[in-house]
Amino acid sequence: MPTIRDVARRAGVAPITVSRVINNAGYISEATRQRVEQAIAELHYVPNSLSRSLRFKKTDTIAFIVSDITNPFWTTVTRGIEDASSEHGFNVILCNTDENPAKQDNYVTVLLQKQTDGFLLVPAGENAGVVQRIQKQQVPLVVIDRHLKDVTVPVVRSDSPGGMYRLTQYLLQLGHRRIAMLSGSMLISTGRQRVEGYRRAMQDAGLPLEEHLVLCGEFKQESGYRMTRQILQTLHPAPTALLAGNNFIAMGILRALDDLGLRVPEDISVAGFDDLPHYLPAEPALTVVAQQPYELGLQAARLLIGQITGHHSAGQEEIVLPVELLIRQSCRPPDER
Amino acid sequence: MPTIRDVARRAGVAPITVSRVINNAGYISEATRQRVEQAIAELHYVPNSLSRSLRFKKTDTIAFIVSDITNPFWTTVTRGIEDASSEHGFNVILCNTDENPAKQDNYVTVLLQKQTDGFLLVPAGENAGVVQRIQKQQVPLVVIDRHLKDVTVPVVRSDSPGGMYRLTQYLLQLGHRRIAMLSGSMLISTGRQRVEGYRRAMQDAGLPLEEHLVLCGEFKQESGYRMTRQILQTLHPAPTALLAGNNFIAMGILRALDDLGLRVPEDISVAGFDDLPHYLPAEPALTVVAQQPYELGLQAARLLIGQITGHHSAGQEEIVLPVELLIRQSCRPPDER
DNA sequence: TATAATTATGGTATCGGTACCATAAACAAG
DNA sequence: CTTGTTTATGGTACCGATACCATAATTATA
Repeated sequence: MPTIRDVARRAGVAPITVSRVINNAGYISEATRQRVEQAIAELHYVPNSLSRSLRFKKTDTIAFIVSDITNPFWTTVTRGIEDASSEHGFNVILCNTDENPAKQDNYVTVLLQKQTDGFLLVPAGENAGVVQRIQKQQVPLVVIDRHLKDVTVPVVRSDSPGGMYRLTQYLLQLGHRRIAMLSGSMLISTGRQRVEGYRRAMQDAGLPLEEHLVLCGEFKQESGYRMTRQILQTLHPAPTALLAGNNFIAMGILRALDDLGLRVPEDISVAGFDDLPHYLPAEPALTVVAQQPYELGLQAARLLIGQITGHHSAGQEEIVLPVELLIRQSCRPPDER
Repeated sequence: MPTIRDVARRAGVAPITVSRVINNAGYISEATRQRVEQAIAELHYVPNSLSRSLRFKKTDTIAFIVSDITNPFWTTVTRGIEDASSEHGFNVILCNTDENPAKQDNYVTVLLQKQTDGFLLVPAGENAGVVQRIQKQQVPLVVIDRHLKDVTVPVVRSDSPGGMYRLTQYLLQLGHRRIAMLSGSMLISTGRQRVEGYRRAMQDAGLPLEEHLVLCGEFKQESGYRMTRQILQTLHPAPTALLAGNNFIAMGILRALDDLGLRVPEDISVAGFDDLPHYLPAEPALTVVAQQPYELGLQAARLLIGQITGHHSAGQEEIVLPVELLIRQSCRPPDER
């Protein structure tokens, strides 16, 4: 691979002159510029950004460490991040942890060594160690979607408790009383917050808290499937409405109900947190609290870039994006029997 | 951020000594080792891998540029790649192009500048320019899943034509004659090859090629949905079996048939190429040709790493992985009427 | 005891690009 | 014609880690 010195030799100039041509900086005569450009083309010269980064102490790269890239929610977040980043000349490195803290730790180690300028993190597990490790290196960091205990770090997230509160409230207004909540891990803050929103709505409606109405598994389709079968088999009287902790759980619920021969919304109502993948429309159309994944990514990346470029300081700000209640066809008042 | 010199100063040794401690190289007295390790811990020192890479002319990093990370097929391929890579001490950078050649070009530019040691590429579009650009820099490259015209490059892929041939043959053996094929873009080699396998099987069975039995859209769920409705509305007599060009198309087919009130396999048979996401079991269980995504990633990465470390040369080898016909419940002989 | 081998540590140069400072030619203003 | 300014180009040093070579100090061997 040719270096800037090879180009310089071929064009009969000094390396610094080639540098000026590449970066359009300083004074260059037209004749020299052309000779240099020709040499670059002939040698297929590609500048080595490692040396630039070493010199400038910045890589113009940010890392997005995410828990489950298969979920289209996160793909959309990624798009927001990429758009905000390229606006400011940053590249994004995508890292998928599969909710595995060991993988996450490993990525952080490597990325710190590679002098990544900043981190966007969807923490796997509830261990705040990674966050502290990044902060110890004074590398800017923004946490997305989830909240971690015992650390002070900027967070950009959706209004999980508020959204689930409104969704529950909507079911209550329809006349439901036995509303079951099937959520993901309580080790993940969004899981806790969504259950919390549900509980608060139930309490505010003067209903007693029935712990067996709440099931916590994983944020996966299979888990939603299992929890649905479980709760319908064990709970009598059966709930008249099911709340899903995220989109994948909602898919599992729908499939389980289909298998059990229950119709939605005739026999039972279903509502979810976060829209289904657009390429997977449900039958019937699902009433959900929709998040704004693109906006989430955009704002998180902008916040991070603000810190990197030194415009904002790294406060402990928390940006909470509103969610939207989309009433579709999966809920109706329960039969009075 | 402290450098190796800061550590050296604190430990009262030369930078090279610290380097030896970090890399467990050369001779170090126990006392010195401990003083250095303490200094490292106190300063939270993290070695700068940019400078190492600059020195060694290698980054121990390979890039995986993929067309659609939302498809669990590719997530599994990624897992194979990561496992093979970490076996050999390489890190993987994941890049999602969304089938957009401009995004792909941009990634390649940046990654070449970052001195990426090798590329695993699922080409977006049929333009071979990217491949040539990588090869011009003499950076090792392996293409995954797809085939590109006009370039000599190692490829690791599934047996698309063979798989679709066997799947078609199976339907023919069940007695089907009007078999429609709903595939993705003909600009993608896998799309072409799968259609080719289907055609060959039909011809070998002595059936005339009916062009309107083949529809080409995109490898997306919506596209499968649209094509299904279209072909059932326009074709008379209707086909008795539908073949899906990939897993997402199969999902679209199933949804469309459900909407149209057609039962599988009672009213119509369906078979697909590539399994559905495990978290999305279909009703009824789909007969498919299953690929080996993990194996695909593993082999591609090993081939690439062989090139990087100089063990293999960059031949034009093509590794074709066999596929497996999984007969489940979505196909049965057509009604005789 | 002398010599060789082993152990332990450091100085200097290098990877590739560019900031900083220096130099010199071309041109403008007084 | 001198002085000042703009334009054009280059030399040297540096970012951080480490290979290479050198130098001691210690231990083993003759």
